[in-house]
Amino acid sequence: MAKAGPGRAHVCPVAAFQKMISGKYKLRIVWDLKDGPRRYGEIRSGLLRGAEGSAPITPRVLSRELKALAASGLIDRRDFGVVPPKVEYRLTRKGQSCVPVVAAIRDWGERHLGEPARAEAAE
Amino acid sequence: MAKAGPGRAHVCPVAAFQKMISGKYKLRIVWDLKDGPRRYGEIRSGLLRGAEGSAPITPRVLSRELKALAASGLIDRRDFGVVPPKVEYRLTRKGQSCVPVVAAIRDWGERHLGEPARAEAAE
DNA sequence: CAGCATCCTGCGTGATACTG
DNA sequence: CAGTATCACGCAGGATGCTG
Repeated sequence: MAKAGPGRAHVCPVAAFQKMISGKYKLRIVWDLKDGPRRYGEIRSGLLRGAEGSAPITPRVLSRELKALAASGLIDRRDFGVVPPKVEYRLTRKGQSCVPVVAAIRDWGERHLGEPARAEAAE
Repeated sequence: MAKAGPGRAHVCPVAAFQKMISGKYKLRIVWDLKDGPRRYGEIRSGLLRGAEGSAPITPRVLSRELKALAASGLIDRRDFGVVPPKVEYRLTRKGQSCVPVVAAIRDWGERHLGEPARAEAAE
């Protein structure tokens, strides 16, 4: 067997997903792109929502996240090759396919994480 | 979109979820507990699935994950107070409520991450 | 059996500065 | 505008040994 490549017999899909969307922004970026293509700066701006208290994402980190998402096949980079630079990012079919999953996550989060005062017993 | 009341920092639910299940094992633990209570050792053993190549989770890490999950209100710890020690972990109602989300994640992962399918047309 | 104590390392993330 | 280069740091997470 060629073990040079990723000879993953079968990893837990949950773990694989976790790894794929590891990081603070990947899921949010995917969610942000669900409505259509967005430019680098737009994504960056969109990431600021809900993060007024925290520092904005640095170019280095955003760049890294975008590359990782592209490497995962979730998004696609489109460089217009003009000056000033214009680059758009959009979801691939694969990326679009996981939007419902992100939606489910977001939905659950809104329902159970919106209000921290949830000192609920086990049953 | 509905505007929340005053004094509420608008934390992205997606980011909140991400943070809650941060780590390599939390989601898998939740998934593992979906069928009912499990003991510490059972969880540990269950985590070995698909991780034959990697090193097994250390007690320190597992303990931390379980405590974090308990702190998040997803699981509940039940100590039988006997010797030899017997401790069970089970999903809370909150934990059970997010099982479908994990199921969605797992489902998507099986569909799109099971095999390194390439040739992704950005379209 | 179900943990805790200590040490150590890689990586994710942020800050800052620079470029085509 | 859309990145890259460099530095620094906290923390997740693994190794190992011990305990009630």
